[in-house]
Amino acid sequence: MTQEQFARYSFLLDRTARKVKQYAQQQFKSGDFDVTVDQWLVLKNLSENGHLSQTELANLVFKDHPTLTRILDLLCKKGYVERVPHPMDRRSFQLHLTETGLAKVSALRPQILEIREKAWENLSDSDFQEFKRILDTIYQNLGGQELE
Amino acid sequence: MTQEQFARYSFLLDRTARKVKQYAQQQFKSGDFDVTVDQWLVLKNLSENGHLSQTELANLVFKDHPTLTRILDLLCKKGYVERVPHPMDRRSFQLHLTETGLAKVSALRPQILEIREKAWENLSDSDFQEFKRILDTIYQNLGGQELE
DNA sequence: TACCAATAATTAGTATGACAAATATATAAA
DNA sequence: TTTATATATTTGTCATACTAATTATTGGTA
Repeated sequence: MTQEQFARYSFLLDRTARKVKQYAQQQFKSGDFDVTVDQWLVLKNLSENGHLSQTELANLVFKDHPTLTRILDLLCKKGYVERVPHPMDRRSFQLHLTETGLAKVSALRPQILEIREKAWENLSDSDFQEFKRILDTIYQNLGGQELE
Repeated sequence: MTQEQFARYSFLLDRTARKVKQYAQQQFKSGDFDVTVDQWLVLKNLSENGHLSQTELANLVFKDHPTLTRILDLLCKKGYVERVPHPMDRRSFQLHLTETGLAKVSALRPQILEIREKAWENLSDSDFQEFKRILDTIYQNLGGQELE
């Protein structure tokens, strides 16, 4: 395999990642989910972890701080999330879902799992293991930190 | 494997694609390449295909038309690309690289191949085949067209 | 010819992503 | 205590993505 052919991994990766996000976003839209794909990622992580600061949440979802600030602005405006002042540290906030936010997560979770399945048709569990291994290797090659 | 674990493919994919682009962009910047990663993709495809229209180019690089319009605006402003009116169809342009653009592609191509190699450390040719197979399957599952 | 649908490109609006810089607050060091 | 440094978050800027709408032009057809 030539170096040229091989270097297409970056193109294929980018193209597929965009397609996956685009597909999900279209389904979100046609189902009137009222959140974007990235907003959902934030909501989901908040529902699974209580009282995170923005920095902690940013590390969980691998988004940088400015991006997360803006996503949270939107989620607060929609009434799904609240920024509660941290009792000991006036620089930071504790994030938590509102009642509406909790209800939204419960309502959307099963529907979104279903949407996510579509991409994996014709692929197996062992394909997933391979896929994860390769993606994680690339991520670490480029200086990313391991997950847990 | 639970449905939940499996659905993380979208998270891993997005995270890795962003890391790959970010890494390349940092190298581009430290090397004073004067183009972004996406602008490079456009220049590269123009150098390999003469006299494309914007629609044809958009299909090659899998970007939508508004995005491509803006990338071309920047590349024209930088003097690497020119929009030449199509002789038979006044709606469209034929795109071509300027002398400067051609020189830029020649200068950058080998350096960029080198940058791209970093991600693939510890991975093999057969990993690449697996990776490509899985990415292409996902892409087609979500309604994307096959390549050639 | 006149009309109508399709096509090429652009514009507008919103969201995300990367990076740099600014602000406020906390903590450690002199 | 004063100063310096570090941390949490926000703001600003530019580039990319997606959608919808707009403009100009083409081609087919009544």
